[in-house]
Amino acid sequence: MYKKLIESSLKKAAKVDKVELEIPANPAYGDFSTNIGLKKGNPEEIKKNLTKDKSLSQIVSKIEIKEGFINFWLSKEALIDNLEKILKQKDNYGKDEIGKGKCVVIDYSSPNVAKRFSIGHLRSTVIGQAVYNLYTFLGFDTVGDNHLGDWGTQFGIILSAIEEKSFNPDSITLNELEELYVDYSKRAKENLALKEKAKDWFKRLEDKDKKARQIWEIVNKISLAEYQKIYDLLDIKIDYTYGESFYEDKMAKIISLAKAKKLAKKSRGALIIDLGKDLPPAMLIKSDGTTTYLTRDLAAIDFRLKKWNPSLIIYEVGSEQKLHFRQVFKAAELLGWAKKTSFVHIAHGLVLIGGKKMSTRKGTTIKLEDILEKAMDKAAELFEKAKVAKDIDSEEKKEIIKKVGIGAIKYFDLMHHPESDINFDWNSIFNLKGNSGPYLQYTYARTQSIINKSQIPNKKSLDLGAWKMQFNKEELSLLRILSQYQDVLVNAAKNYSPNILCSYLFNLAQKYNTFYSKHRILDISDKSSVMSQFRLAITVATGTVLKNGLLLLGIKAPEKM
RNA sequence: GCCCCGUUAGUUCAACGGAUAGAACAAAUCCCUUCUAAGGAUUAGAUGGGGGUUCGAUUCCCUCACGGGGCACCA
Repeated sequence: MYKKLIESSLKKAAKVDKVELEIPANPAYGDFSTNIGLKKGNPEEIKKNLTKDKSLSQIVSKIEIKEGFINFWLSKEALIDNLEKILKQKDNYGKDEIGKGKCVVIDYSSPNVAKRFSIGHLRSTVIGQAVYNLYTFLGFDTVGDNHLGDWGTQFGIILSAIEEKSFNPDSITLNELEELYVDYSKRAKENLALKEKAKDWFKRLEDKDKKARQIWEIVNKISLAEYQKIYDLLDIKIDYTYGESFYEDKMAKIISLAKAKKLAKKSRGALIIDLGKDLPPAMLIKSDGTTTYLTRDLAAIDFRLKKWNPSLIIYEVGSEQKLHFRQVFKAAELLGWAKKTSFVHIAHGLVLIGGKKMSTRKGTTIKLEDILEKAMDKAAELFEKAKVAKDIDSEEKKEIIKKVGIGAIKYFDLMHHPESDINFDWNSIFNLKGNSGPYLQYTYARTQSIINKSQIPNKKSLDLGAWKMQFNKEELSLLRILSQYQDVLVNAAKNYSPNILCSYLFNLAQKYNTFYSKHRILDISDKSSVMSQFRLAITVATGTVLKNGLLLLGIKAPEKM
């Protein structure tokens, strides 16, 4: 929030309406820095104007020009004010209203029915949820929609395979369904007749064939029950689960709209929208009369615009669908939907294993359940070695292990830039040291442990009189980082990059641990000394920010571990 | 063939066109009679090749090499 204040003073001082104020990577260059002096205007003159600004001098103690940059240092008063603010606002610290009155729809998770929940969909789920949490915290009216893959030719494959093997759909498991799918699509690659049969089954489904419908419903039920287990375990709640099938009766409208706007045209027996020479056409109806994923995506946009009137729709879907979304967005633009709404595709990278892509068809996928289970085993193993383990009953132990195990998996996913491929290997995911979820959780647990030992009642406000003394290096560094929290959240949301928040939290935790090891927080002889109170306040604030930040990432922080 | 994306330390990853390219793991050395050592301190180590734009390029443009994804009737 100091950022906004400095920015507005800077705009006045430099007589411009846009400035770039950044948090320099190197703290030796101040708390904020601008390159405006390098771009236009005279740094000296801007600085002179800035020093005249009274509101600025309350929060900034030093302005320095170095190599053309203008660097700002927050005053002690400002840093202490911020510390008090954290103690007062607690879980609300960092909240913003930049999103007030604006709606964002986030399409995420979206697994394909009849297949086990893959690690790829885990990415969409975890990143999507974090982005959802971030936007909500920043005041946006946020809507999450799980766009389930429960329609389309892939379903034809399932139906055809079930019939071929005369499986009883009532007793089928998700594992068997996936096996059927893998086996069938493998054979259909070489066998055109099988392919045709699958297409025919999808046609029957779209034509409301009774048998096809029946099986479809059962398969959905089985899949959803399985997914719900995973969502429960991962602590994921998605507002809506409309799914592709929901748009079955809403596509005709889109098709006639496209026709009315003279966008749709017949081509090679199919109905398409020409998207220009840079993109393949958008296929609305295939030559066999069935619809496509894209038609459903367009119907979904129409539906979402009418229902929520969002200013932004975010799709958290794998990068292999980049071209598809370019087509969708282009078609949406042609249909006149992009005037008040923008569209973003967070194209998450692949999850590689041994540097190679996993594939359902090739059967090289790792089961998500196995991963989660193994993560918790590992967390349990480490927990047994922990100092606090013996004082904790088995019920609480279980909870902690779950939080740590799941947290490790989620953090591993979130710490990477969404668009980069991540190399999934057991060693790094179970490396619970270093830049990892458990490291952050552990740091949080440390803060809580100290707070519990402090014997200062939490309600009583801490006396921060000690700030009048010279802060030591570690204290100063923590206070400065703590003041950046909100700017980091805004930055992470704007860039659709939870990894920015991860880096920040890791940095905070590292700085706290350094502080912890160098300085005694609770005075041994007098736990309520001025010094102890001040350091305890920093501890409380660090704990608050760590906990809140982790929560935004969808990771729970245990009090002890 | 065309279109996207990537190539940063031994490894896995960061860095809105900015300052001395940050971490973690692995390696080496050190710190538990003190608030949780799942911790801390120190050392060594990197922008694929070649051009260009810029006061300034890991970042933008061109090109080459390598890797990945995708290219109307799958999602």
